Amino acid sequence: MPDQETARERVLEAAGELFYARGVQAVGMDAVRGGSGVSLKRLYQLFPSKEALVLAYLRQRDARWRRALAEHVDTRAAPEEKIVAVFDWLHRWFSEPGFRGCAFVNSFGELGATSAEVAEEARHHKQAFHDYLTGLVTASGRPAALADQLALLAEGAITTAAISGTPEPADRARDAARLLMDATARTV
Amino acid sequence: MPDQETARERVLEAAGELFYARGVQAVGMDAVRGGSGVSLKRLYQLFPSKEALVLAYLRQRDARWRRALAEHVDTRAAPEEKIVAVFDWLHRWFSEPGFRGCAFVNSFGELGATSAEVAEEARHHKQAFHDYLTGLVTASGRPAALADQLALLAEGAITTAAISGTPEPADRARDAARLLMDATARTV
DNA sequence: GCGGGTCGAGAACGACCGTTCTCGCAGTGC
DNA sequence: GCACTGCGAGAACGGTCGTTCTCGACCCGC
Repeated sequence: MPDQETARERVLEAAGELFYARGVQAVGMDAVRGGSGVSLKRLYQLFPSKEALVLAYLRQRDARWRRALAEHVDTRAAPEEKIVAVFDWLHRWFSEPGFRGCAFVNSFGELGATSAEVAEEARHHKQAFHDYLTGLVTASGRPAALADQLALLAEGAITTAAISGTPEPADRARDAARLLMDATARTV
Repeated sequence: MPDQETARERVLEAAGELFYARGVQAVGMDAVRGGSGVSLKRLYQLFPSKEALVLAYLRQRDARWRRALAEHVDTRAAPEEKIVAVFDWLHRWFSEPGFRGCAFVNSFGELGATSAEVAEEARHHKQAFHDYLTGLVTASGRPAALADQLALLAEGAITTAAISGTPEPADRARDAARLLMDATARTV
């Protein structure tokens, strides 16, 4: 508790788990206090409002999510394998206990209409993922338009896995991705 | 107001617009009263709780959404054209003012963790859409596995259009769907 | 040992929400 | 005319939430 930085980390850790598991509005600041062990007073010194905490939560989640994805993709060397690895990583993510879809999609649905900043954070996260895919696609010598299609497959897999409760959509998306890669390779 | 049935319709109409536009938790029963012109007392006679109203809202939206989609698809005769028409209809939907993504995905993100019935309603809606696509795909003489892939494209397009604020994802999904249809036609 | 500052625990505050209750009014059968 | 029933408007109730305040304990330099 004494260290300012570890208190901040504990708060973000607890808030991240609670917000993701139950939804932002269903989690009160008291629950964050209980989960982090950081008093309300310190909590409001670290984050001036719940909205600020929510934005910090989203930014942390964006950074972690993209880093985890990139680390897994980097275990493959060939450009085509890197693309396929994206969908393998999705499968692993979907299989994690407590998986409940994309935190940004959930937050957007919950708060996007009332908080322009939350909506902007969701846009930023999705744009970053799209840009990342574009890099992989162009590295494989294919046109960037393929990245649009792969992004839609990944996005659809995330939502479908969340609602259906199974990781299988990642496999179906990977099948479709392979077909699209083959089709695009031929047409170039 | 005198007729019980029209009061119910007004409530569902107002609740539908408010819940979809702002999210369920952001809309109080007072706002539904104001939007519908139906008194709080009658409102609670028609729906015993807010949760019941939310479920009725989702069920109405599911029926309307699927009917509107089927009506548009039925304007085409050829099986392949029907499949493509799904994505054209998505484009029209995304272009509507106030479009804010899939009501079921939004509600699932908001309430799915706390309300098993809301989660079930979302599953049912997505399953019905998937079954509908499977019917179109098999009618075109293609394997049902193609429907899985098309469903992911559509799902991804809905979410991406909502967050990005443009209807273009429908076009990209349609491009990918055409490629997958061609690829699948060849492999069968 | 002691004043000053810092902190945590929890009360307090104001707002809002879902739900129920009160009350006055209007219409109906007789 | 009159008791009765049903209705709408809005107050009321109990609970929760975000945020701030109080208060007592602890820790530091001196």
